[in-house]
Amino acid sequence: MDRATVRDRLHARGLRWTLQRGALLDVLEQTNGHVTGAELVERCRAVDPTTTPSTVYRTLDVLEELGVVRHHHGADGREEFHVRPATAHGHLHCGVCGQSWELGPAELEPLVTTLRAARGFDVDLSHVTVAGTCPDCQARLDAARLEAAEAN
Amino acid sequence: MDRATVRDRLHARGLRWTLQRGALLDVLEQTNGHVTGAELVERCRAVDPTTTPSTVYRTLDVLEELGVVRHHHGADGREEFHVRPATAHGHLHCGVCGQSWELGPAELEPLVTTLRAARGFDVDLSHVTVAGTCPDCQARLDAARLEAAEAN
DNA sequence: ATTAATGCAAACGGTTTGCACTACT
DNA sequence: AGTAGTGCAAACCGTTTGCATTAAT
Repeated sequence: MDRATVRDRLHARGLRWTLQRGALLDVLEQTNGHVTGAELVERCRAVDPTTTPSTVYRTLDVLEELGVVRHHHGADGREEFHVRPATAHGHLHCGVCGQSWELGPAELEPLVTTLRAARGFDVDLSHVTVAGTCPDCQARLDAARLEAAEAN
Repeated sequence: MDRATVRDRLHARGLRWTLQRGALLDVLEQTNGHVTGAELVERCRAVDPTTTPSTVYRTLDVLEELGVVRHHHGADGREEFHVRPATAHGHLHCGVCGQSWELGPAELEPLVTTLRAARGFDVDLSHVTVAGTCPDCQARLDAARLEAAEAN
């Protein structure tokens, strides 16, 4: 969704287009994947140091209502925002290195099907969070384990 | 794991058994499912008002190392503790009514298999969080939608 | 006697709020 | 002119930390 569209949608609700909202949209535009609220605050302040946390968070609320962003809570409990969720997707998080990846509908489909069949539960793809260990970290851990064994 | 076992495990590490730890174990014993850290603090203080948050959180850390509890972050971002996780399991959360349920290994197996095959990712069953709408709330929402349609 | 664990109080980090002021419409 | 949005500062909540004191070993 581009700036003009957002502006129009705001106006349609009697809300206003401000410099700060423009700045936040700019910041969001240069972002793909997930960002924490605090990070967005920081990036906005980098552009315009007078920007305050309250404004950023309040604007994020509005943008979420417009469907521009979506938020969920990351593995560490912080708010994570998600820009332009073109397609709904879940999150895969490595507890060792902290990286995260998106889970596409295809990968989640078996889970969704299972839960619908077994429980009648309607899964929201954008609220699926899976954590574990990524292949790289598995390898690293294995290597470390091997080394420890050799040391004995 | 009962009190005696926990006490022995503490001693085995040179750690100590205290009244407060006993109290927390009591509280945990009367708890099944998930509890937030803050809730545990509150319940401990109900038993013994002199108990402080720091003690509770510090003890929870220790208990987690012993494998007595496990923690993850709930949908609202708060720490949730999990008592005596006999078997690893994920969480299913209804965003409408706020209830949550456990997801057994069987239900998660398709997801685990998919992610291992597609990405080499090793999923931690106790860190799988799925949100959506439970059957009851789906029905309630459908009814409301119908009513709204009739009103027109 | 040693030192782990506690209580207290204060700090933390991310987020939210009240209020007077600013600026979009 | 009207009122949505802002900055500021202070509050919030759950959690963490430093430090002197207590108590388990």
